[in-house]
Amino acid sequence: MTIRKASPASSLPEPTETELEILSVLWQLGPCTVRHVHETLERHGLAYTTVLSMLQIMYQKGLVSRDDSERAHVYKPALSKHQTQRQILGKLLHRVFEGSATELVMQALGSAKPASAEEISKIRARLDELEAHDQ
Amino acid sequence: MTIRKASPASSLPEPTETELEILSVLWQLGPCTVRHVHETLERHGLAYTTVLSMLQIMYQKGLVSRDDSERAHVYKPALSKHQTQRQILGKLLHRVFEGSATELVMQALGSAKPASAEEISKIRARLDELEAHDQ
DNA sequence: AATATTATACTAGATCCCTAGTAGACTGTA
DNA sequence: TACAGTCTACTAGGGATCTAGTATAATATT
Repeated sequence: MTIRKASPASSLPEPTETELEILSVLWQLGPCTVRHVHETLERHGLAYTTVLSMLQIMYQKGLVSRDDSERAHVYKPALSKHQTQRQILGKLLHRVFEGSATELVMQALGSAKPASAEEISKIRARLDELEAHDQ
Repeated sequence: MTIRKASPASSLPEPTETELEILSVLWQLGPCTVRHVHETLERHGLAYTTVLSMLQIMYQKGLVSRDDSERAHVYKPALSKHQTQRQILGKLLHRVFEGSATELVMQALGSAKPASAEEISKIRARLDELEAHDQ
């Protein structure tokens, strides 16, 4: 039996691509058995045992916790979706944008066709908050 | 390893971590020989032949082009820094934020304590532009 | 009780990333 | 010319990721 230390969010490894797909299911459905994850996954054709193996690996890494009091273990994410998004964004910030969040934001706004008027307002509101806090 | 021919930007693979470090040197110095890259790289202790191998791999992938008219080949990035940042951000957008640029921006502004008043202004200006273009 | 189903653990292989060494070709110099 | 230095190409191996099969134990069904 592997001993699982409580891992602070800061020391968790960044989820890989497939791990992210599995986490998405977990965020969407809440705590899940392997079977439940397998049936819900976007990508079909993945064998049941593949999903099982992934979740075992993710458990070892601390990306998910699990309840094994029942025969079918129940997995749940260690970090929320927002926390994970932040973690990934934070790494990206340093790796690709040399720590400049402004540059990151500018590129995001430049590349994307996204923002409806409404969403732009949301972003403005956030900027207002930042300024208010900053003084 | 699949050999790639010269590819349009849209089909270039995302640079890996080490590849990004090497690209950074190339963006900073302009076209470089292997030796030049090796001497400039942040991470020293890397063998000369390691940098050589990386550049050869990157050439095969199409991440860099090269001039081999001289004995010491001269490498240069296939994409600009901005283009690469956008490419990476675009992939991240879909993988981690389900395509919502707004959500990405909000998280970026929330996590990092970035913005000086001046930088916030820059972001606001961008938002203005977006709105202007939108109608 | 005997059998079929379902779950986990363990193992293994394919591929990619990173690292670096060796061999051989070319260049410059004593 | 011989030798030392530099450059590329090729080869190789360790580690991580992803995939999935096999063995085995637990549960359900007939």
